[in-house]
Amino acid sequence: MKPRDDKKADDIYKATLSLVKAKGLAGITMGEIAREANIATGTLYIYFKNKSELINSLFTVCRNASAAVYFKNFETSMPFKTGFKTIWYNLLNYRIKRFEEAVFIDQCYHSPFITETTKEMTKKLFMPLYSLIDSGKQQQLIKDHDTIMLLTFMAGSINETVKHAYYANRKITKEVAEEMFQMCWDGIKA
Amino acid sequence: MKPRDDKKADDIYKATLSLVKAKGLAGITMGEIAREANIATGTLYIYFKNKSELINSLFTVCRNASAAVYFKNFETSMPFKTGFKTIWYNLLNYRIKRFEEAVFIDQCYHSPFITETTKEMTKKLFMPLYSLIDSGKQQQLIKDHDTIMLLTFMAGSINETVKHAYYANRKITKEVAEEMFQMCWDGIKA
Amino acid sequence: MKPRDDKKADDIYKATLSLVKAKGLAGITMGEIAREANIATGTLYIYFKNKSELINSLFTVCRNASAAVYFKNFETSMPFKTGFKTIWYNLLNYRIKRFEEAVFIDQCYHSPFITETTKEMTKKLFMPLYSLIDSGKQQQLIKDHDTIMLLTFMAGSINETVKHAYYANRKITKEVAEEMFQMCWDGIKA
Amino acid sequence: MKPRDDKKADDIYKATLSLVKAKGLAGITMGEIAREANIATGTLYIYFKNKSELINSLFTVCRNASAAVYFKNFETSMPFKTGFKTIWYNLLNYRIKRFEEAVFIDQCYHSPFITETTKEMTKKLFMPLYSLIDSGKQQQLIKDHDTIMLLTFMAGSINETVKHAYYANRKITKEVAEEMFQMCWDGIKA
DNA sequence: AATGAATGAGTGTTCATTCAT
DNA sequence: GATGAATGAACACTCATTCAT
Repeated sequence: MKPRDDKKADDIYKATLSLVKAKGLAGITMGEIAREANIATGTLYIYFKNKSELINSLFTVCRNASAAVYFKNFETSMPFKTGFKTIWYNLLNYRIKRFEEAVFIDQCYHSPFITETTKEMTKKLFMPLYSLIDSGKQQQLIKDHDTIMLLTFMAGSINETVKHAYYANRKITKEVAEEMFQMCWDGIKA
Repeated sequence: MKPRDDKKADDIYKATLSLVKAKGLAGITMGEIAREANIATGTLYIYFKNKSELINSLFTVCRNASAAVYFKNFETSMPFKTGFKTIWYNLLNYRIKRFEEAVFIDQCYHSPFITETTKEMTKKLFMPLYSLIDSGKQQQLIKDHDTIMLLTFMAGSINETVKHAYYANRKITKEVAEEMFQMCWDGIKA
Repeated sequence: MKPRDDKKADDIYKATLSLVKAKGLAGITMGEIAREANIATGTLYIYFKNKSELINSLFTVCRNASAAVYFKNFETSMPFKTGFKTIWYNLLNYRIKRFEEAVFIDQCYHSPFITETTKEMTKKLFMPLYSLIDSGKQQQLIKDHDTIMLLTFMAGSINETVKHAYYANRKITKEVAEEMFQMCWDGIKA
Repeated sequence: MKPRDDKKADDIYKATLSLVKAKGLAGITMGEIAREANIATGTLYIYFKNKSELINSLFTVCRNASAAVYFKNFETSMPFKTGFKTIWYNLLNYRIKRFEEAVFIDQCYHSPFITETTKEMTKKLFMPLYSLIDSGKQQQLIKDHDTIMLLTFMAGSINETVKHAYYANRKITKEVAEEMFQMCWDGIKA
């Protein structure tokens, strides 16, 4: 069951993401995924034990990938605002560039496929963000609210804006991004 | 003659929302909906031509209901901040109290069930919000950014926070809500 | 269960015949029959215990009606050829004027609805025809073949010709009918 | 790789014919066909897109097969009566030996399955018969009636006789067949 | 490993029949 | 009696999964 051909597993992932974006988790079949990935249905089952495992596996991959992106160029030694801005922009860019993955992850949360353990395991990846926010609070640079609340405030506005931009077929320019960041910062700053 | 029972359509809606929250759009069957609504499978098809129409219909109902809630107690004559706060709280409360509907609407956007026309028709309902934001900009009370961006900033943070609170099994207290509003207001105010 | 309103039972029969002609026995539902007859589905079951009984009942009615028509103006005292021709024309006219019934009867023979007893019961109705043919043979006016064979020869050509005419949307004129009769007569005459 | 099995499509056809003879088009289900053909229900749908296509396809196959049989041993160079008799006997034998197919074709004409185009396409197959009859008329060997009328006269008596023989469980002997042919010939000869 | 035909449980939907009004 | 909403078994069809090649 361990995939020989890594490229093929990747093709399957890509096919799945593309179909989920187009039709939602509710609408995809193993047959369609196979066709989209240019392989036979049976081949899917060489790489993934079943549909649930394919979805869970892709979910994990996406979560890990996103975590990796989030902390690109980020150093714990940075001044708080620099670090925060770095991550904020990473988050925005991830959502824009890998929109499909973001949609997929969103859809997964309310699906019968994703197991609780899979959800748990992916939480830990974002610990560094928690620490950053905590340090910001200690330095009294940002409001002394619940950390998770501050984070969801930050993430929520990004997610929603990117979604809107995507469906309205509108680009998020450098200037718009800067405006968005300013709003977010004004919202959380002390 | 047994007249068609309006309550029954409502039961079907409720059953659907409950199941979608529990298992996602991907996981529900007409049989389950019927069982949850305490009716026979065939009866579903008296009230809705097919699954797609049931989902679309429920989508429209939810959208209309949410729009109605959003503008409760809101008067165009109110001072801007009062009006904005009124709607902000309406939005928050809607998301909290009718979490199922919110989840359902989110799931629908990437589903094969919702037709484009259904999506279009529901957009218009939120026009008053646009006007409010515009007037806020004219009075120079809030930042002069794109209206939609300001709105998604507002909505995004609410949505994400409520989602998080729900899944973490945490209540949003009066104090937390007020903190959330403050962050939102600080973010958009001029 | 004994129908109060004879007209209504007749409406049901007519609706059934019309639908069978249009879509075949395979394609009709009790709901459609009711709609075509302008009554409610439930009402069907006041007049007929179930679908099978409706079909069987209609089958019997048609058979009896056709038998009645076949022997119109026929007298056993007639010279053989006159009698034969009378019946031959009755048969032809029946098939033309009540094409729907003929189609229905044909379809019934290979359907799961008609019971064997129903088939048996309708056979007896055509005894007078057998006698006529027998007498023709005795008078050495027609070939001394098996009676049933002579009869099916006669009936078969009529049935097929009417069917063809109907589907080709062509009328059977007086002249054509006479030609047809001549062929039949030449075929069986001694 | 397991290649698609041509024999299987044939098994499906045979199962369908057998069931149609036994219960009529009205009474057969895809599940029964599958069981009769010793395959799984899903397998049916590999070979035929849906029930309608299965029926249409079988209809076409039967029609083509029958056309092929009709003209066996027939040569346009034959004297008219020899040619006519050859085809007449082919027709008779086809109806006897492949009674199931004949029943099926008859049932199809009034079914919701057979499309108009399918009906059209099969008409052309019988052109050679038309030519034969026309030549017979030119040689003044047979009556100068409408060609189609002559043909339906011929076909009708055969069809009906075979049907009757089948249901009466009676064999059509060589002698009976010859008698039948004689009647037909006497009927059409000039 | 790769294929896609084969499987059959499961899904959406229909429809004969019943039942409350 | 008449109605048509309600029922649920049965149907056409799908699709995750297996298997022969």
